[in-house]
Amino acid sequence: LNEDKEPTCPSEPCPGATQTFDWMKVKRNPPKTAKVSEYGLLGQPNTIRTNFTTKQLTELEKEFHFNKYLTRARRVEIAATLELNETQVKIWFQNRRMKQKKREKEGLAPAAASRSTK
Amino acid sequence: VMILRSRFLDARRKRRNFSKQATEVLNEYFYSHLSNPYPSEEAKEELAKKGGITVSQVSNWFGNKRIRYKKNMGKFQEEANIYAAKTAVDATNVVAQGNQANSPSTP
DNA sequence: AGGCTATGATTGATCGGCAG
DNA sequence: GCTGCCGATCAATCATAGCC
Repeated sequence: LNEDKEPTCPSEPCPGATQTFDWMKVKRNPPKTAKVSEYGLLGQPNTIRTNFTTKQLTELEKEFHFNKYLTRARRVEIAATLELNETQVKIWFQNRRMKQKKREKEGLAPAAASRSTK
Repeated sequence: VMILRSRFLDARRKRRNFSKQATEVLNEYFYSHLSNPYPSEEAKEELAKKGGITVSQVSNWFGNKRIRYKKNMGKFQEEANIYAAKTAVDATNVVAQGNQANSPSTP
């Protein structure tokens, strides 16, 4: 998966105090958005976070309120309309659902405890 | 075109730094579990209660802390020493079961 | 006053695990 | 075997708070 050095720090801003644990070495693979082949060589290795436009977000949001989940057909349709990958649309919906859940949770917890309405 | 800047319309980000108490509690946990600073959901709830913040804020704090810590470990050495002395629960061994406290909730 | 760093929140995308 | 979803996390970025 990766090739790091052993628990020893040869030449690195190695702080002599604390050691380097596994979680500090974790590295995520760069985003594989889009195919490099379609970009006529070179070009940006779009290995960066895609910035959705307001238009795209608006559409996605509208669709989300209509359906929390997407069907394959719907996904293809939306992806084409918004010029996004099916994966991006899929991921957006997943993240959106999680966000929704988080908000619901936060929206109920604070109102549950404490005093009686008086 | 540059309308991408719509993000700033979100009146959301009205950030306010956490209280000294909250920061204290979070840092204590972080540095006493430096080998594996990933609090369980229960631990997060406990920290949230102690610090007077929400569980999400605890999650955000740890997420930011971990990333920023490993990004520039040297910058946190001083802080690490301070809290290291405070709590000596650190375990060079993983499998941190570390459980203390208890929750009033149904066991 | 102006600039720079610290810090909380947001979010597109990844990782591991599970279900179909 | 492969695909989608969930839950947690990552990593980059935004915008503000706070110190000099």
